[in-house]
Amino acid sequence: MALSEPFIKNHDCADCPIRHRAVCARCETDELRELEEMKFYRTFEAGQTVIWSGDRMDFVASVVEGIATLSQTMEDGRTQMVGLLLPSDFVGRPGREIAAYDVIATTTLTMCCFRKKPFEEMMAHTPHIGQRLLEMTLDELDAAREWMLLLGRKTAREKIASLLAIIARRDASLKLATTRRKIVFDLPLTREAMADYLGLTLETVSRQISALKRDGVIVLEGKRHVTVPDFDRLLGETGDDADGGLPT
Amino acid sequence: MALSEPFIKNHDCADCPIRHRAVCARCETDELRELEEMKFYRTFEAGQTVIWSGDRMDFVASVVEGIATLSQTMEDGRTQMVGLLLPSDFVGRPGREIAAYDVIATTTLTMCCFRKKPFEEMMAHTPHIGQRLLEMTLDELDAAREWMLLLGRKTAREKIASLLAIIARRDASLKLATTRRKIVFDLPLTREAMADYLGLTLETVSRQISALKRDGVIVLEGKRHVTVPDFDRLLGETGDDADGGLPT
DNA sequence: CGCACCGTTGACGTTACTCAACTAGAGTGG
DNA sequence: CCACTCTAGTTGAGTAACGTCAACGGTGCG
Repeated sequence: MALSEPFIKNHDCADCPIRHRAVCARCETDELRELEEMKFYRTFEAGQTVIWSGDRMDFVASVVEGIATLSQTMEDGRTQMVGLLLPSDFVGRPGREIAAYDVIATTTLTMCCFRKKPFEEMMAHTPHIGQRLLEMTLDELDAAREWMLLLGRKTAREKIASLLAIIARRDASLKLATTRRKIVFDLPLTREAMADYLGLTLETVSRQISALKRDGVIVLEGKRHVTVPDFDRLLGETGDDADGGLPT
Repeated sequence: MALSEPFIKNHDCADCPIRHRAVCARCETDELRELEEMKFYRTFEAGQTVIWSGDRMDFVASVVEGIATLSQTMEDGRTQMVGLLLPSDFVGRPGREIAAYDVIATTTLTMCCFRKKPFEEMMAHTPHIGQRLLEMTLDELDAAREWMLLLGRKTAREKIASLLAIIARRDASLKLATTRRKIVFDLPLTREAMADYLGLTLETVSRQISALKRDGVIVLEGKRHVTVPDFDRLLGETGDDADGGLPT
């Protein structure tokens, strides 16, 4: 395993890109100062494993930059992604010693880490953290349930369209964008990672992407660069109702 | 919709069967008294809809007795169960006005309800409730992720075996049981509900149950009464590793 | 009795998986 | 510069698993 940068300068919390969305979002200045003292940054290269399921995990963390995946693997190698970790998402469960999932960096990844013990102690006397974590966990639960509908009931084509819509939406919100006109983004996942996300094989993913391309729902340049000429058309392919099926 | 009993006597919290597992588990005597004053019981008959997705929801609740399901339906009628609500489980999301899922009583159902506004106000000054709710939500998230693996990667046979194992385990823990010897329980779900749980059709469910019966993994009396002569054998059919695949 | 509901089973169709060959780029080294 | 290799991705042919459609059995109920 490549040695990850040992010298990483911490952001100042005030400048932190995820300051108002992460687990610390509700913290006051003094609480932030307390967190600031205990935090430490870690970075991982694309493809590196952050944690193996079953490993002892002595920290919790927020994703600051980059993308990671949360996944489960069966004995015979079948794997299912169960979470996609984007900036501001939280990793680790207070009160749990042992990681339940594999966490793998998909891109270069920077995490803002806290040793578990001190973090838990701070949680005990800082309601803002627990409140925010509850809110975030409820959101994740909603996302997981949306995902369950996808896994259990959607066709391969609908699955791909849904994934593209999710990525497109996220990218759009990130670039505070022009949701109305055509959307352009790069797929952050390999075909295999998409397959693990969607409960498909990579061949099926490839075929369905080709089909969507052939049908003009998307335009591809290279393997990863996607243009969606008509977002509503894409939404129509997801199987969800008009608004995109997000829990209301 | 049949009129549900208008006169339901509330349990005394002290005698409540879910006292130490529900959202109120950590509450002190005085906090409990406050809850006691605002709570009200509602019952529903088997098959009755508790809430429709999209409805305004002005209460939150704990399941006291009985079973309910949480599910999503697509426009064309495909439906996926996304939660199975057992005694002590919590229904409703603080801070959300509109229900995101259909909640349907599977058996006769008793719920301990709180109007949302007062409950939220109480949460604000009672950390014990938020703490417990966070814990419960994290557990649900783990269960949802286990379920995602099932939906995305397991075969029909493994799905059925997994569901039977889950029900068996729950029943065993409820009857503080004899997990070692043979296990007997009644399926609380119709074949159709199982299909919605597992992302299958009811015919496939029926066929796989027949196959497990034929292979001696289970013994059926009538349609619903199940005996598992060898629980380890059943676990072997789930595709999980020996311990049953629960997050550790 | 007739009906509704739940469940089973069979025949057949479709979707997505498996196995395999092949292409396109990116990097490496002579 | 040209092989050579590696990885990611595409595509095709054949197949297995599950879905669809349909018939039928048992049970409970008005």
